[in-house]
Amino acid sequence: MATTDQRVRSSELASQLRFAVMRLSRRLRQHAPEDITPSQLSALSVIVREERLTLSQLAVAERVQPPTITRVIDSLEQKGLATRVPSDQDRRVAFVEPTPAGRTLVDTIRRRRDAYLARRLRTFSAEERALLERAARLLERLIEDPES
Amino acid sequence: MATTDQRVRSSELASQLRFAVMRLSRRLRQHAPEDITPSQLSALSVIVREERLTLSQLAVAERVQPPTITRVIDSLEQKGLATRVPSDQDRRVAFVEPTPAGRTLVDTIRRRRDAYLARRLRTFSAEERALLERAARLLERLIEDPES
DNA sequence: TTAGCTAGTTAGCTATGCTAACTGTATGGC
DNA sequence: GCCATACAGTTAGCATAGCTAACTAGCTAA
Repeated sequence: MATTDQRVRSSELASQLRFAVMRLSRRLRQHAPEDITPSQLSALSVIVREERLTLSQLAVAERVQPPTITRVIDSLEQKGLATRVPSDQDRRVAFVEPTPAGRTLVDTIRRRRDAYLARRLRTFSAEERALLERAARLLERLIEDPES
Repeated sequence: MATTDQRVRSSELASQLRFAVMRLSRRLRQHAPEDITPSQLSALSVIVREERLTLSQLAVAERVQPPTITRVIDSLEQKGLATRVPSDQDRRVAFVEPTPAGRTLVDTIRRRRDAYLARRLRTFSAEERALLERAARLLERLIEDPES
């Protein structure tokens, strides 16, 4: 019955967590400037983090088909946020790299979202923040799941 | 300096939380069936929760312009998940209501996402789950923010 | 009764996702 | 060395979702 109790509590907790996490992420998404779309930002963030990767690798990372990446990179290039760099090892391959403007933009948006969250968090007590800090580490462990 | 320390910790915590929450919500979004799109599901969830609301109210709730709602409801109607109900008070107004199939679908997807999360959560200790439970309540308080 | 507001729709644009089909490049078997 | 095959990326064409502008129909108040 320890098992039963565990399962019940896991599924109630799952429901609460799902609700809170989905809502909060929605709220955070609203704190992006208007001149970049969500999918462009998502791709650009990966490019900035990885510093240099091929279009195929990016497509896999974004869980998207190659034609979709082609067009997202087209718009990022037009906006001066990333550049294609042809490989000299294999002339079929193109790398993508962030431009300084691209790096700056990702950083700006992160700061803005962090600022929103931090502002809200300042209304919490030190104990509550400490609890959330431990929870954040647990959530990261929860995400580490390899697929499924 | 208590204030300074507080701010530093808030902004570090904000960063950790932002990362974990954005990633987890992405993971959860993947646990929807293929025959409904994210924006359709989002609208349908509101309709099921509210049970009956006007198109305008739904547009406000989804933070979207009226023409967008018109088309989302068109597709939900085509799929038999919701129905327009004209108001007899004011013949300009149309309500939306969920069909039984719509209610069932929302429930199924919730269960699926909860099941994924619950499965992951079962690998955590009872203490860790207790901590996450308290964190979930804190996150809900964090969301309660009226705008901004 | 008419002027103006309001609810929702239609039209037409951009962006993002897809599959199918194409181009150009690399590679392995013979 | 040559050719079949595989692979990286692009192009073309479709559906959905967001937007603004413009329209229709119905309500309301002077």
